[in-house]
Amino acid sequence: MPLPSSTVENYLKTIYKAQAAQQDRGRLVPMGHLAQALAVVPGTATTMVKALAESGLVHYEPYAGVRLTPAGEKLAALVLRRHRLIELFLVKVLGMSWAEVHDEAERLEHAASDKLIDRIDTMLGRPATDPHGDPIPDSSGSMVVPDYETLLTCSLGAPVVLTRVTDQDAAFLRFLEGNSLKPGQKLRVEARDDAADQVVVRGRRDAKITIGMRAAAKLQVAPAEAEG
Amino acid sequence: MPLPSSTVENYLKTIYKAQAAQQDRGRLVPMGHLAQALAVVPGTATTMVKALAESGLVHYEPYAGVRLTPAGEKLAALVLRRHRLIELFLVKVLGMSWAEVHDEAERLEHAASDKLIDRIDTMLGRPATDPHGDPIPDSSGSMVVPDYETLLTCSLGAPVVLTRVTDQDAAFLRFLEGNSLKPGQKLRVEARDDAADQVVVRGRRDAKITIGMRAAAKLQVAPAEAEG
DNA sequence: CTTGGTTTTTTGAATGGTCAAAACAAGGGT
DNA sequence: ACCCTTGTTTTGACCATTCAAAAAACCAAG
Repeated sequence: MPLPSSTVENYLKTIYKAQAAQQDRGRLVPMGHLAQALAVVPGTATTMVKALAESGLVHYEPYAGVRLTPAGEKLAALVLRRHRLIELFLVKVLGMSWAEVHDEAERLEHAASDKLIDRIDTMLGRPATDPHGDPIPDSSGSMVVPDYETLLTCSLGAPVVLTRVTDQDAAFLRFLEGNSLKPGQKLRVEARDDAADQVVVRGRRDAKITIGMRAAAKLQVAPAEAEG
Repeated sequence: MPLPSSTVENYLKTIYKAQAAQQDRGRLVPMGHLAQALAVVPGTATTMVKALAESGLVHYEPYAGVRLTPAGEKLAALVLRRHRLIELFLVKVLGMSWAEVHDEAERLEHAASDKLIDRIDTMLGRPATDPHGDPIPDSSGSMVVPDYETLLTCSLGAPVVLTRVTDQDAAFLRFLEGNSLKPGQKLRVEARDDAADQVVVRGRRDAKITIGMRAAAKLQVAPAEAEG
C-alpha cells in the first residue's frame, strides 16, 4: 500500500532488466545475479526478495530465483519510464551529454512525481525512445521492445542505422560519441575477424572505426534503405 | 564525511529557515519548534540534533536550542539554492504552477547533482529569486536577504510592487494567483482595519482585494515609482 | 524558596536496509 | 551413491531514523 521506497524500485527495475536481458522472459533470475547487479551481498537480496514476494510484486522460488508478477512488472516499467524520460529530457532540454545523464536519472527517477513525468513526456512530444535508443514505456507501463540485430549479427556491407546502445557506461558512451556513433547514425559493417576480436565499421563520412566484439554486441541496428 | 542524507539536509534547511524567521539571527532555535516544523516528536529532534552537533554542523545547547555553525549554514544555503532553482525551473521551463512546485522541489532538491543545478542556473540566467520572490543563494552559499516591508507595514496609498510571498501553502498560492497577486504585481494599500482584520488592496486594473492581516503579513513589497 | 506546568531529554523499542559468516541445498562428476 | 563445489539461505548484528512514554530540567508565580 505505501509508496514503494527507492530501494524497492531499484530491486524491481533490476529484476526487470535481468529478465529482459535473458532471451527467455519468464525464466527465473538467480539470486546471485540480482545481488551482483544491485551491489549487495546475496543474503541481502534474499531478505529483500522475500519481502517483495510478501507484497505480491515478485514470484520467488527458494534456491531457484525470482521473477516479476504482473504487478511488479508494471511498477518496474513505470520506473523505467521515469528514468528514460528524465534522461531524454536532460539531453534535449538541458543539453547534457548522454554519457552523464544515466547517473543523474538514477537518482531523479525516485523523486519525480507522475505529474512532472507527464509534463516532460508532453514537452518532448511523447517520444518512443531515450537517448540510448531504449524504448520508453507508456504511462500504463506497456512498451514495444523491438528485436534488433547487432553489429555482430547483421549482414556484412548492408546499410544499417544505429538504433540502440545497450550499455550505460559513461566512458564507453564518450568513446562512441567521439566516433559519431549515436542512435540515428548510418553505418555499414565492413568486416569481422573473430580471431582478432575486431569489427570494422564505416560510419559518418565513411570514417573507419574498429571495435571489439564485446562492444559490437552492444550496438543494435536496423536495416537502412537510402544512402547517408 | 559521507554526503549528508536527505534527512540531514532537511534538518539543516529547517533550522536555517527558523533562524531566518526570528528577527535575531544567531539566537538558538528551540527544539520544540524544530520538531514541529519537521513533523517529528521532540525526542527525535533531540537525537538528530546531537548527531548533527557531532558532525560540527550545528551548535547545540541542551535545554536551550540549536543554531547552525558556519559549515551547517553553508550546507543549508546550498539546499535552499537547489530548492529554489528547481522551483523556478519547473515554473519557467516546464510551465508548472507556482502553487504546485514546492512539493516537487522538496523531493528533487535531494536528488539533483551540483552539475545539474549549475546548468539550470545558467539556463535561467543566474536568477536572483525564485517564483515566490525568495532569494537564491549563489553556488558558494551566500545570499542577499533584502529587508522588505509587508502589506501590513507599508504606508497607505503608496504605490508598491509585490516582491515576495513568505508562505508556500498551495491553496494560499492559488488564491493569490486567482487575484493576480504574484511577485512583480503593482499595488496600493487602500485601507487597513485592525478591528475587522482587513487590509484592502488595489491591484491589477484597480481591482479591490480584501485580505486578512495574517495573510497581509506574508506579502512583502518594495516601493514602486512609475504607474502600472 | 517551593510548587506546577511546560519543554526537553532519556530510555526502550520498532522499522528498513544492510553485512559477515555459518549453515544449508542442489547438482554434476568420478 | 558420495562428495565437492557453487550458489543460497539463515542467523546475529549494526546503522539511521523514528515513536511512546517516563524522567528530568527549567521557569514563572506565588
